[in-house]
Amino acid sequence: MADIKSHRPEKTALTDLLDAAGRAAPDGLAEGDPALIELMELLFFAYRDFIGDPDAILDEIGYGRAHHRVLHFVHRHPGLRVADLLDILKITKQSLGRVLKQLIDDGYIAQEAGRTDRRERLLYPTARGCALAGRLAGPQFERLARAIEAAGPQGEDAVRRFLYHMISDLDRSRVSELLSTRPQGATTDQEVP
Amino acid sequence: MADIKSHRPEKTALTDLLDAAGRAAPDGLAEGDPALIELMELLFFAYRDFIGDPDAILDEIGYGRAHHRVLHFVHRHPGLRVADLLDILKITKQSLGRVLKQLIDDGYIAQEAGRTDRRERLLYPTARGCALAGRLAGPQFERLARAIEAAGPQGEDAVRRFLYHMISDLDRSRVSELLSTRPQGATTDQEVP
DNA sequence: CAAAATAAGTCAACATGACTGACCTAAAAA
DNA sequence: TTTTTAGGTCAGTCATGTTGACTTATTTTG
Repeated sequence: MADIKSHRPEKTALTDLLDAAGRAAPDGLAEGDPALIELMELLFFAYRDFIGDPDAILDEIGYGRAHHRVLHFVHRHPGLRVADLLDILKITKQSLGRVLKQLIDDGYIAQEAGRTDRRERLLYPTARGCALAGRLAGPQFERLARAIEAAGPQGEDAVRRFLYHMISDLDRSRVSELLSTRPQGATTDQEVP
Repeated sequence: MADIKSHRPEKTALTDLLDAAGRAAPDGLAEGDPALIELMELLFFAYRDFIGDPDAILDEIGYGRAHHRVLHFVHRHPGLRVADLLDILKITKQSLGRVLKQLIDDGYIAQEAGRTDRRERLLYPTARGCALAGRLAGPQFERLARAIEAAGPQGEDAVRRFLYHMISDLDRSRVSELLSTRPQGATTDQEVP
């Protein structure tokens, strides 16, 4: 990544340039609080780098981010139904189907029919799936831990509240429910063909 | 979105199910701090909904998120070079080229040669580009403002520090530089063919 | 000044992961 | 028994990312 600032005209030169080109102040439209703009961009960069962490590992096995997302949620919430996953990821059945099929065929995820409703396919990570999920999550945990430390003592709660309220009203309560359903240390031993 | 919890077996039933299927505790691999797992998932949901806001508007004009990202950074940092944009977005010249060309052809972004280095193409939003960027950012600002309010009084600083330290070490200082280069109210009046 | 490096743009070919719409089976609910 | 639901699948499309090679204009360097 090249140094951004040093390769651009100086601030004064830039201002001159703008004036010379006859640009108008765009105050006509909502310009937004500078503090919020900053948060907006920080969120972009934070998320960009956060999801960039596991990419190298995924590349090794020919998987993409879609596989990661599916494996993550199955790992952290074993027994998830396919419909739950569609809801969480907000993608279509066909999109999910492709990556889920691969994960099942490759032995990272196993499914079994629901007890009370045998139409349901409950998803569980295999031991192999847990291993991969753990590898992928490692660098992300480190990054999160460092960032939370930097946020300060009361920071963790503030960050949690912030992120929680960034979630759309309609989904917020369901995310709470999902988060409260913590993994119980579940893998499956049943091997896949 | 269907209700997740009520459509699943009860917690006790689920635990029974796991036991019955002979699953092993997967303590072998890094399971991670539950608080960090929660943050991880909150970040996922927060970002998912945050970027979902402008989608409806983008759909109207046949644009995607890539167009939004480009327009946003040009709007907030007028005079950005193409190379800067590649750096920020971490995509290739070809990927950027496609959407940037559309934005220029459609009159949302204008370019002009750099003063000191005439190989550079400095990018500026047109009045039209500012208008669109403003429309797209509106719902996102509202969401951010609500979330920051929920984070509490000292929350904003904590969130900022958190997000800042989520950025990779190598990029962090350059992001600072970028953020300090705030827009000077710049559009361009030169009309595009 | 001539040669090398740089900024940007372009072509072709391709991969991933989204989408829609239609249709099927098995099982549960009405 | 009929209808609804959960899930799976086929076929086709689109948006957005990738590599690699190449061109042009301009600046920097030897």
